[in-house]
Amino acid sequence: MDLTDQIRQAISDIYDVPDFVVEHPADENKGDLASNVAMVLAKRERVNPLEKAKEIVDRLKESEQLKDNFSKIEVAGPGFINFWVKDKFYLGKLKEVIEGKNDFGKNLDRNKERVIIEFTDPNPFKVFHIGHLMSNAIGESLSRLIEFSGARVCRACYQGDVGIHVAKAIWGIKEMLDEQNQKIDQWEDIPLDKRVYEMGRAYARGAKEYEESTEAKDKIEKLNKEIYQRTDDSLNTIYDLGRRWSLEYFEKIYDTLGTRFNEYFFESDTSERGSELVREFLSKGVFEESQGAIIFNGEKYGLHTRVFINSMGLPTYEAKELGLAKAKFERFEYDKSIIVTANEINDYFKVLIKALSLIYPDLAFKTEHIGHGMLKLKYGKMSSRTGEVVSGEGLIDDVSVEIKKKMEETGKIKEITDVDNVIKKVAVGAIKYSMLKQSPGKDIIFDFETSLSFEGDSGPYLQYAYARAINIWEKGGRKELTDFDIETEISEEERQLIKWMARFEEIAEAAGRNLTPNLICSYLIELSARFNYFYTKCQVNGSEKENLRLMMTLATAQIIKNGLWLLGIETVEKM
RNA sequence: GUAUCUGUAGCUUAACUGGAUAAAGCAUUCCCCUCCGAAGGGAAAGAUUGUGGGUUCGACUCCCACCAGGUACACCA
Repeated sequence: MDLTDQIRQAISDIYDVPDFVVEHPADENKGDLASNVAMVLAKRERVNPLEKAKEIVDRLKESEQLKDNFSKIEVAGPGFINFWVKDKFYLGKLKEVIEGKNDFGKNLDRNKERVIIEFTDPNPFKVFHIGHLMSNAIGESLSRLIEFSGARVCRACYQGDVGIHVAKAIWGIKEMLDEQNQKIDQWEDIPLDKRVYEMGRAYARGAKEYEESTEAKDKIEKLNKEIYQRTDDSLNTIYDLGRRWSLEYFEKIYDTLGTRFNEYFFESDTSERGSELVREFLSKGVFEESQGAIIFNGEKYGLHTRVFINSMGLPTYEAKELGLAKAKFERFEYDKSIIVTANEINDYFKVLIKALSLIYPDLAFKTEHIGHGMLKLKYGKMSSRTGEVVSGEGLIDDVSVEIKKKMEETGKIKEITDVDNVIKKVAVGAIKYSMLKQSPGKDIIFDFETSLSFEGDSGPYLQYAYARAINIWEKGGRKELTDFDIETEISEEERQLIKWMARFEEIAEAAGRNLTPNLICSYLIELSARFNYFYTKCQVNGSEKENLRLMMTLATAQIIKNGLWLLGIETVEKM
């Protein structure tokens, strides 16, 4: 039982009060924990809050368990009760960190729950852009937070391999092949990333023509049908090769990003079954026919109306999504299904989940859509490299260049053997951190100059603190001791640090429960700041308290590592 | 137009879901490497939390109105 619960318990043992708060006061001079019970009770009983608080404190001081962990309980301000924690509690926690290693901080909030989480969702034939990077960063972090809470997680990726966008891309590819007088298999000689880049260009071209020329539009729509029916061999070859290349390329990116999907779903698998569902429930009154299309009248439920099967008889994304819900359940029996996308389709998902609830109520009940903020670009120097839409890989490359410069400046680069690997980890860390550090759902104004800072509130700041800690610990002989005396005296600088370490568990639990990786970010920044301050104030190696301080250093590194893992960011020992 | 989200220091964001003197990072100004990693540390300065009401011991947080911006609203995903 953690300290907060101990206090809650002690209070509940004496008073019958349902609604009160035990929290960490913002100002540490006001104690380590505080409660507002007295104010709640005083209001109910119409008595003076300060006197009530005094009465409560007197009774709490008799509690044996509180006596054990708290050194002081006091009344303050308008009637708050403040609690001071004994140092030995914190020193005990230090041992837990060292013993717990990578498991330190795990909780059982979602013990044995089965959660499927869908994210990233790039479309074959199209560019993997920074929006996908964002979805991936958030989805991967949520997956890890949920796993950290004891759940079994299935990472799922859903990709649109059929539909008009594919036809646009293929139309573009055909145009390009004609101009170059080439056949599609000749593209195999081009490196994979360049090949995929060409397909992205082909898509852009098709999309543009689709808008601008009615002739091209007709052709593309005809292509769409042909692709769907697989009647034309040469078309099938282009489609199959292009699809494969895209998917291979995505795998490469997932590898650098640190995601491994357990299940892949494709629109080509879900469209037929989606159509069937819609037609089946059309007769049951869930859907309606209107202007040749089959729609879901969301207005009946205060939402908006959406088309599920268009007037050409083809299923839209909406219909496919219905098929997907069931397909997911068949592959992974879930207690909860989370779908991560950009927030621009929040309303769309409300309609979808409503429709789903009329078809598969149990599945709809388990489904939750999380809309993350959009990445808004503010163009700076670095993005001018290509002068085009910034692709995910392009961003990683651009950041890598800056990281390398920095490493050359500091001279550390000479001591590192696998330089490219380290650069990639730091670059990905910088990008992911900048996407995770703010509350989910809010848009991110992405400025290359400031968003990707390597100082202060940034991924590299955390990685740097880790590298520094490991370095000091290394010099101290890589010891792992847990037999230090927990009754030992500690200084203020030391206390500030270990006190903060003791909060990791509750932060990880809160982040896992609310699905808010940003809590981990701000926690880790504060931890690193405290460690850096400790470092300037307290000599570790060669000091009288060497062993204790080495363990504080090791524990700091361990928590940074565990926290970064939750963010999907890797640590490096040198950078 | 309707729905919905957002508005906090010059900029980008916090604030433990109603708590105590609103907290950081960039940027600006000043210190600190003969000592374990200066991608660091310390200090200064910077705020009428969009505006106006309301609810109560207590409001950035809840309610109402207004202002400004984003997004979505029938065959794209």
